[in-house]
Amino acid sequence: MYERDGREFSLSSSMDANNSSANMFDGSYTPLLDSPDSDDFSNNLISFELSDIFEIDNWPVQQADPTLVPHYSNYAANQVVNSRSSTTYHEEPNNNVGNSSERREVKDKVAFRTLSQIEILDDGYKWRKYGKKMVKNSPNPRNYYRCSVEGCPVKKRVERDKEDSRYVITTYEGVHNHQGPSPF
DNA sequence: CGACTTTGACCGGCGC
DNA sequence: GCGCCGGTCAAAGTCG
Repeated sequence: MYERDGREFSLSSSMDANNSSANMFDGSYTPLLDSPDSDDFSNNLISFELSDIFEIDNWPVQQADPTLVPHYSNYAANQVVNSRSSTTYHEEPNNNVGNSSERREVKDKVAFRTLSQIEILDDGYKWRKYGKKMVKNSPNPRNYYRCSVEGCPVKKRVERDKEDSRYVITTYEGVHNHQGPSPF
């Protein structure tokens, strides 16, 4: 669903096959997010939502970026109602090794909300859970996942919407440094 | 037996 | 400086 530097996030329709009413993802979709110079894009946190309007507290809202919406809306079975570009996310080059030039100092971060009964949406990558936390002001725990591929820096955070637990909020962080396993 | 999950401990950033 | 909070670690448990 999200491609950069030749790598892509993709989402598939592996929701509960026996419960078609829960199936948001009507087929797989791997769009080209074709932004020739994608720097301003990559430096942004992009959050968007599926199937309903919602507000994320503490996420500064700028103008929706209309150039992004079509890409996501192609993927979503329901329409994308809103799209936002938001704060730049910087990562400290926090390893002591002087050779930090290989590390990205700015991470790509993409968050979206889906109406889903299940929390583990199969996006084609293998994830290993490494943490779970209760977060303040939410009755729902937040789950932390890392890409299982060795050396891949991508992380993912999954939690249910505090206000409407029918929704799952998924946040991806980073860019896969490998070709994703094709789930199809 | 290896890969993964669970879960409490630990750590660092931040506000007071 | 201290305590809160979000994020990560890692040992133990579970599963295939």
